[in-house]
Amino acid sequence: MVTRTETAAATRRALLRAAAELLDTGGPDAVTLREVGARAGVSRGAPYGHFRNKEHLLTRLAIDAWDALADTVQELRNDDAAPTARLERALLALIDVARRRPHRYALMFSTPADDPDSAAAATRLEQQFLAIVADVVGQQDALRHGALLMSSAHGIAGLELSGHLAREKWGVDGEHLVHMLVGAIAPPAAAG
Amino acid sequence: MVTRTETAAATRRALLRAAAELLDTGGPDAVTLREVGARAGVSRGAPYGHFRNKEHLLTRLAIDAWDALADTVQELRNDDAAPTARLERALLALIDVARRRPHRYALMFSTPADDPDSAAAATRLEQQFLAIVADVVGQQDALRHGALLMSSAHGIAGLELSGHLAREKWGVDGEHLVHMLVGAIAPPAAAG
DNA sequence: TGGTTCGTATGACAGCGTCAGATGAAATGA
DNA sequence: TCATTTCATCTGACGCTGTCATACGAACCA
Repeated sequence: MVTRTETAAATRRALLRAAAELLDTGGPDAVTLREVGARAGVSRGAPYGHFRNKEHLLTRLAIDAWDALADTVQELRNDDAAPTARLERALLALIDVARRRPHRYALMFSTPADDPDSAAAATRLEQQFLAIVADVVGQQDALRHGALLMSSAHGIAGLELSGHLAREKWGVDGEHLVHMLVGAIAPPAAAG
Repeated sequence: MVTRTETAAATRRALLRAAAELLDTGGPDAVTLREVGARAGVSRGAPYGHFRNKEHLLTRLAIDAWDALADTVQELRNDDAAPTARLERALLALIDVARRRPHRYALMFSTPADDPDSAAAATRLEQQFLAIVADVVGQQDALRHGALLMSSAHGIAGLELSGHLAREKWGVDGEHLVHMLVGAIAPPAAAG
């Protein structure tokens, strides 16, 4: 038997899946509620039964992306590689999202950070990340170094995304930069 | 006497100025060709006589922003402060744009980098910046360290912009991070 | 002075987000 | 079992948007 709430939940999932697919393949302009509804098998007005408006639907998408990345980084903590290598992998995980799902990555950081659920998801990722940072620079300096490392990785991702970090121009790529960064910070904890 | 080309050039300038104003004060959604035209004293169709479409108008806006930032960094080269201090100021100049004109900053890095004029303006900034970097790490390492420094500054700007770098959360702000970054890279040119 | 150029104005169109009202089936209570 | 309520969904409608075809009129040129 299929209850009403079950089909409604399925519709909601279908809407989010369709929106994610449209965003990934066609960019933000391709995400129209009409097309999202069509791909989910419902009409253009149906999304309003599940999300206050289009922005809230996109915010939900961003939250899912934050959660997925937090899961990825959490799995890294079980990795028994050297702390610096693990840190590099965590930073590259962020950059990897930008490379594989550029539009979704952009959405993550363009969605309002004051949304409680969104902030919670971001905080979970930050905690996972900070634990990995602490294994390299110590608990004392984890926060400030974590802030710097996350900023830098985000910047690398952003410049790669916008095409301003072309390898043939700078002679380096994201992996290079992450390695330089961790190398510059890791052993002789830099002066602040 | 006012020639036809003169009034046309004035209209073009007015259109760009109106668009910049709308972008800065109301964000990208506030920039509609109808309102841009109205503020420039022309109709909604007039912009199409000066720009192929809305995207090209915005690209022009981005180019102007790149140029202005390049000018700012160029002036820094006449500064006779210590090389590391000058480098920090150059990085903070980028972050300052993000703080004072967040929407215009976002536009700079969302505009297609394959536009020739846009790429040229970005390259000019990069050259100015690289000269300042070279004074700190030497000509040899300027390119790779320049890439890392620019990425990091861009990331700091981006995270501040999206609210993910709140001071009360991380205990540091942009100035802190820039100082840490330059300190970590400057004297003992980090291993690559 | 006559014809040409071209910046601008206007009407029209499709597509968009959004809402009000209608519809009909599931859920509920007697 | 039947009447009532609930609620996910559909449909029509609205104003707004970017864009184009067309028309106008003043500056330009011969």
